[in-house]
Amino acid sequence: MKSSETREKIITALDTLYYERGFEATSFADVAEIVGISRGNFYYHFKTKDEMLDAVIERRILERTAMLDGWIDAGQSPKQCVASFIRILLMNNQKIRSYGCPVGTLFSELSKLNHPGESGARELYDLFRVWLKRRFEAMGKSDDADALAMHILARSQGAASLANAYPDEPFLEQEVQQMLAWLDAIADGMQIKT
Amino acid sequence: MKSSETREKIITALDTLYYERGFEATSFADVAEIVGISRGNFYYHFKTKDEMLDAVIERRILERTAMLDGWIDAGQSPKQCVASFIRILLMNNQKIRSYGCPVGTLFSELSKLNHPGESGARELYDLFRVWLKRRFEAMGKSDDADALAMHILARSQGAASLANAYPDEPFLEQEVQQMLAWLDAIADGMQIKT
DNA sequence: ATGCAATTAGGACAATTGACCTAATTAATC
DNA sequence: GATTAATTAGGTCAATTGTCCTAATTGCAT
Repeated sequence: MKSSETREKIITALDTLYYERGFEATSFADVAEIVGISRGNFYYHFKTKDEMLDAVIERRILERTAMLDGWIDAGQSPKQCVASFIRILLMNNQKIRSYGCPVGTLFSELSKLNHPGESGARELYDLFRVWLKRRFEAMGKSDDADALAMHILARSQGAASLANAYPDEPFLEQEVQQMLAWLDAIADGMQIKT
Repeated sequence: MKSSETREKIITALDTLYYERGFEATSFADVAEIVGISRGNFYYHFKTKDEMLDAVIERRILERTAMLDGWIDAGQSPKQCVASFIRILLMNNQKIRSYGCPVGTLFSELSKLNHPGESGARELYDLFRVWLKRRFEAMGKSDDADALAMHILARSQGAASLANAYPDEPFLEQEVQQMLAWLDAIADGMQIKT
């Protein structure tokens, strides 16, 4: 089997386990069993565990970038783009209820561990932040584009956190509707401070 | 030294370390050094590590209950009470920037670990949720008191998460101001959907 | 088929973990 | 002051962790 194939399979398994169980709680034995390779084989593809984390973060960044820019390329308006971002919460409904937000929970864990990968996890935040900022700028909200981006990012984070804590309630759907209503108000140029 | 004193000192150290480093990452060796006792001594006061977690959660519940009800006893109006809740983010400004929300980050970690203490962590959420709900009811918002409580809880969570990710920015203060403005609008009976 | 490099398997390593045990020390009671 | 109970210290244990090392296997070019 080609080296890159195994490597990709490892990253895929790590990506899932880091999300579902957390970074620290994911051991080589777990991944080895899932991928179907021996533990010693890891160190042919990665030097250390930290290097694996970097690889996972790098892939997440690429995937998210493709998703976000895909919406632009599909011809969505800036407002439609932001709406699509908000609706990520519904797209990943089940997973978010089970494991929270992949970005927020990873950052939180690495932050507490004082792990060097924290900066990589922040890049994931930045990816969404900057992309949202550009959309708001395109909506004519240049002055507070970054503030609006941070605001909707925070709202999404909070909604994901509570959906995780109360997975059996229709809270997430309601919160998404409120965010979409907020977006409408913003787009119409109304002076609603929320 | 009395048994209860040592026990309380252990819980205090655990409380801090669980918050700053996380539950799993906190080892007996760490706490022993901080408290100034031997590792073996733990098991005179607690049977297992899980029992220590329960003790920490129990104390946190008592402390938060005292804080919340203290505002009521101090004669704050329901609206003032909710405002005080929102301002917790500013009271604990530095710690939140460094370690995020103590409730949210603990729940997230225990949830990923499939740890039995997850239910205890959810009780902490419930504590705030129910208390907020009662305040909104007292404000005459009986119909959607719980929804309002969940909403402001989520906003706070999200604000804390992003303040943790971007600790050097004035984002938290801005978000608090927006939440207080939202509270004003709610209290005035306006129809602002946010 | 043969030789060589790429890839994998599996064991060994030291370090750390939560847990347990027993002896020593302290505090309290008579 | 002697006896007993409460509290603490420190060592030991098995299990797990990330890491490393070497031999075996695979795939590919000649």
